[in-house]
Amino acid sequence: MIRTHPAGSLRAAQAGDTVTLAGWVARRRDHGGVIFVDLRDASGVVQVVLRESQAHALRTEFCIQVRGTVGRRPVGNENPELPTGEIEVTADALDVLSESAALPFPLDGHAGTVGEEVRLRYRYLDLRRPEVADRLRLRSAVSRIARDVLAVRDFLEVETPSLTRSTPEGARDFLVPVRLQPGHWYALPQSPQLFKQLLMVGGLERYFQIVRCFRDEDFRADRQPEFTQLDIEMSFVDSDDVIEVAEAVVARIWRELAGYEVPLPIQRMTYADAMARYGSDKPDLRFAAELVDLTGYFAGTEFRVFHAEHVGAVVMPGGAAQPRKQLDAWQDWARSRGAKGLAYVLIEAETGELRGPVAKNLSAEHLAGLPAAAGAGPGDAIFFAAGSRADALGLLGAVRLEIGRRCGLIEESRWAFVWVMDAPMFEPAGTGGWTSVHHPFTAPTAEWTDRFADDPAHALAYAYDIVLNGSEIGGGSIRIHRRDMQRQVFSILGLSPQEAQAQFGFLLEAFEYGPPPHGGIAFGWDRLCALLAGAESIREVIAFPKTASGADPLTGAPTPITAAQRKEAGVDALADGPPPPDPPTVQPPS
RNA sequence: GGCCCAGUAGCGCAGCUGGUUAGCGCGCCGCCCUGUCACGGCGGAGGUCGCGGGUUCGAGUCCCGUCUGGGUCGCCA
Repeated sequence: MIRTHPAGSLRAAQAGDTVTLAGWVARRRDHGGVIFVDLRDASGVVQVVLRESQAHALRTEFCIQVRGTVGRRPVGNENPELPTGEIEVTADALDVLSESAALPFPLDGHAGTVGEEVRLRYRYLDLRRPEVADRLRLRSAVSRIARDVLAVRDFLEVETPSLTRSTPEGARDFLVPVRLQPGHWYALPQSPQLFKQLLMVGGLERYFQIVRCFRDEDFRADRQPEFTQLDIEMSFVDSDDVIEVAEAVVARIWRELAGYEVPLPIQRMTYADAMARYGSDKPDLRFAAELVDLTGYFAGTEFRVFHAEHVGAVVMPGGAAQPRKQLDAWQDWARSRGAKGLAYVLIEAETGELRGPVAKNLSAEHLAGLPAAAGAGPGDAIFFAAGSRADALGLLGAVRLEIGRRCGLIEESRWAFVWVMDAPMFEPAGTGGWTSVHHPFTAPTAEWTDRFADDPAHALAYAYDIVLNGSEIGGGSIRIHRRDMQRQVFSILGLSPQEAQAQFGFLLEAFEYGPPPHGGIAFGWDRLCALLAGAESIREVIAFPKTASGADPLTGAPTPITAAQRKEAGVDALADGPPPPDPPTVQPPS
């Protein structure tokens, strides 16, 4: 037996016991005659007392085995910081199981922060740090709880293929050459969307999977090219049924792992409301500030900038005190987001007088009523955006978030969940046609079932996104299960019947055989875990994440392939037979 | 693809309007120390200032390019 006890489990009750421990030298304090070693294993740390003769060759992160006796520490030498702080293990025997080279970076948190690149390069060392390993433990617990909740509800965990054909989420696919059919390629799934719908046609009724998905798009703090979803699909349900299951999963996770009771049912908000009030389809409700619609208020103004489809505003409390330099910085900030600028009016704190370049362009009437119309008071700044409704609301939404951050309005300790319901089915594609807001399999709401094709600009989808603290952690919809309706949607998206058949023929064919009404949801598992862990980036809850260039600093992937591999994979081969037609694709969102 | 930030010893950082020997802390190596827990003391080693070019009498510092990492917009559920 290599060890008898986990090091972190020892307590005063075991005083007098002989134990054998194994782990790593977390720290070594050499006093000459006596040497203290903090022995760390996955369970925690315990102090081991060694004599000089036993330990002179020990260095940090040596992997060691210690046989010794648990004893209470001498009075006054207890360490209340440690769970094992009342006791220590006096060593009788020490074995070095393996030595460690000098570390490339410090593993204890007292030496300042360590750059992420070097952490990822030596991720196996980084993982020895308890706070890093704890995040993976948290993630494991999250998955365990989800499986529990779904198992109790008779969900079936089913694995779907990783080597498949392109699915139409709109992102770029990762492609895999097929040796047995030179010139043909698999795509890695962007999501198991079509397979889970086929499972519903297959009568499984309740499916889930914790599944890796792949999208060849640029990185963000919350985006990796491979990421994990909790994917759920159900038959004979409406949105309330799916939402109830999703809430049960979320509530259990937050209850057990965050000690937080999610108020159920989770608040719901329409997409239209979210956009109008928060300028976002994923509003951060940890602070109250809302956008104001001043389009009507400024109707007829002579100020040309405000002759726009939408004029809106958001108030920055105390913003009138900002120096000119800072107000200019807002302009730069807005321009860096692609806006022309950011109009503002300052309300003098003492006099209530309205100042700023824009104020000069407004009539006395418009100025007089402005504070009331915008909900602003003395000392505040009012920021305006004017333009197309989508652009103006988008900019104001970003301003709102920035105000929340700069003014410290965001209650960091809060968990603000909200469902955003009834997103539009379509939005204009850059090319003049339509593209799916969600995906092409999303059903219209009941009131749009019969007329969505007549008015794609306003048709609403039977869709729901779950948002936490301004991050979308999941999204789903009731799916189309009627062949004619699915064809109609493809047609609106600009797919000819032939193209639809070529790409989604297998789905349309499946829909000929009594498909059940169905719907589902997918959670962004990395995001959810990162939020729960309080991590800045999803990389912190992924064991071996990639950097922004798609590289893995540890393995060095991706690497070039040899000419032989190239030949064998058939990368350069053309497909046999007539050249394949350009595969029709759903236009990506503009 | 655009924009922003960073790159100086193994790690974290400082280095002023350009100035001659590039510093600090931790770590590392050696010696000392029997009650520490971020132990302590003494001594020591360790640098292509990301890379390439330019300006200059002189570049870690200024300019151009480039690479890497991070953030963000585009893109992406």
